[in-house]
Amino acid sequence: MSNFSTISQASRFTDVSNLSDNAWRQHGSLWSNLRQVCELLSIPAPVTVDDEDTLFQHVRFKAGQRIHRIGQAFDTLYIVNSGFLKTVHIDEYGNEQVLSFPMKGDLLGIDGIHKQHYASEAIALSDCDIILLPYKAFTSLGRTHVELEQAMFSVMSREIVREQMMISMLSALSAEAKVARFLTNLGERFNQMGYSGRSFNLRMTRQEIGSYLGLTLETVSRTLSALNELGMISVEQREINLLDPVALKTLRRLPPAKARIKVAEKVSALVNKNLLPQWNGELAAAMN
Amino acid sequence: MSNFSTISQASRFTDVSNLSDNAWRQHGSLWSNLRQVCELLSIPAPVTVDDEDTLFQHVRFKAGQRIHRIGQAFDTLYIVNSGFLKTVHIDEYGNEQVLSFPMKGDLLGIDGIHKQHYASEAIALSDCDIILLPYKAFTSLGRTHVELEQAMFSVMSREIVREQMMISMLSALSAEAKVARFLTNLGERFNQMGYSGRSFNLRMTRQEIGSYLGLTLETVSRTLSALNELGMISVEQREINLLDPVALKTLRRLPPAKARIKVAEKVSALVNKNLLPQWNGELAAAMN
DNA sequence: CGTTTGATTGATATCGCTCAACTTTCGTGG
DNA sequence: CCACGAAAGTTGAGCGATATCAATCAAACG
Repeated sequence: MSNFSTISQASRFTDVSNLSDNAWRQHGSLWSNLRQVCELLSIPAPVTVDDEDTLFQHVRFKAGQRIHRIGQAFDTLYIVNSGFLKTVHIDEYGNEQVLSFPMKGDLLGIDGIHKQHYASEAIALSDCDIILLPYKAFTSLGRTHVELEQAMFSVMSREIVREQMMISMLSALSAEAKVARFLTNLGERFNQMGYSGRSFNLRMTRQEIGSYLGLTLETVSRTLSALNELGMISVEQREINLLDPVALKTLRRLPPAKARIKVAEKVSALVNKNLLPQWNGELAAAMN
Repeated sequence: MSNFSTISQASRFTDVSNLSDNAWRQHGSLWSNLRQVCELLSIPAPVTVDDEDTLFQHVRFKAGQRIHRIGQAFDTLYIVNSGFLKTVHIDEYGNEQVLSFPMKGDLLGIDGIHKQHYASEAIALSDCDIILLPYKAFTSLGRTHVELEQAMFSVMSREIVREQMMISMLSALSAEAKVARFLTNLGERFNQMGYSGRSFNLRMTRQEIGSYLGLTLETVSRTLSALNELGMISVEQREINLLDPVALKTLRRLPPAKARIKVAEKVSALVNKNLLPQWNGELAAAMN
């Protein structure tokens, strides 16, 4: 912060005066250098770069604010430094389709490169701290730092792979499997961020989860209740505990409702006997 | 072809001796220059480039052959010059999930950049002519030709947008709408390639369409029959005619089976009276 | 507080899957 | 060229997973 006033104005990318109205609301005066940006994206930082050479501005968004809108002219990429968001697509009838739940380290706005207009909308689910990467400036940096360009390709490729996995999941899995995977994926991401991957709380509504997974909110709610009954997780509102991550990860589909009752009884029997710290996989095996 | 022998070996990317066994089978001796490659991808060609400076080799694949495999070390991108393919993902239980149906002008292998191993598998559905773009050489070209690097980002962004649309479609649409959109999308792509977008034949099985759309092959077959009954398309095996593209594009869901019979009767009445060259949209309106 | 938004749960409808029989097409070798 | 088998496609019957509609409950919030 002390070095803030020592930086020449010309060296800072993104003049705040270019920002859309929403972005104005609340912006701290934080700046990050290229090294910090690379670390956030978990890509190798160019060794050749002077830390104070190029700085990227942070902007704060409050829950509910939009980072960018569909159709808005594209000129900057965004990195999430803290907070939680959703990206959505609005179809021709105005229905909202959730595409992703970005969080720390994720890159936003890539879909705007192609047509030079954002193809999706990013909305803060909590207060967020976002780093602005003016696209032009960033790619010209890539030309002087080869590793950076490679990293950019790599990040975009990763996004493509992620979406491929999403497509597979949507078209092949049952509702239970979708919800179970959603939870374990979230857990893994929290882990990577240094938080607990077993115990966390959801930042999104059942409605948003359902949209993301191609299910109705009722089905999401029922499925969470069922996984709770089975002892694989515990849920209370948005508070989640993954009790049997192994079973969750390998779950394909729940046994039919009648059989499920038996399993649930077996579970509660175990609970009553105070056996049940971590009986991982037992259920998973019981239900192919 | 005549200029083939005049090109110094050093200027040609991709020594054939590096290719996997499958790629060996049948390769013509065609080469394309950068200008041709850019045209195929419909991106602006760098003005600064010498046409004979850099050449990219073509390789021919027979129907059924694999262009690349999952897990195989990544080192080259592929452009489809002619022919039809599918890309698939194999899940942990060996089930095949179709991800896309690449054709002329499409870029393959992008998903390999991230982990330096292909994340999907590309298989020829017909005899294909594929251009090899050795990744390293191609990106280093991008460094000397700025427009090329931009174009690469643009193509990857386009792919991300395409997958986003796919996700929306998979999680929001009914079976009928999926199939209807699949057909109109195919038609539009054939149009762009200069073929008829109304009359074409499918290069893939019902099974593959179903996998792509998250449906069973039976549902695909039944839906095609239903659209045929309604006069929106005509189908016979893999021969498709789009009779009412407008209705197809806006179709959300078919009316319930009983109501459908009435509509079908109405249609056949029209047919019998020999009214029905192009009654576009009438049905679309009849079924919200 | 009262109001609003989100979550849970139940009853019922229905879309798409599964299983199965049959037909058609196509490739291959006698 | 035909015969055969394999693969692809069609169609039907029945069922089950998920959506829809609706009522209630809990939490958030001014």
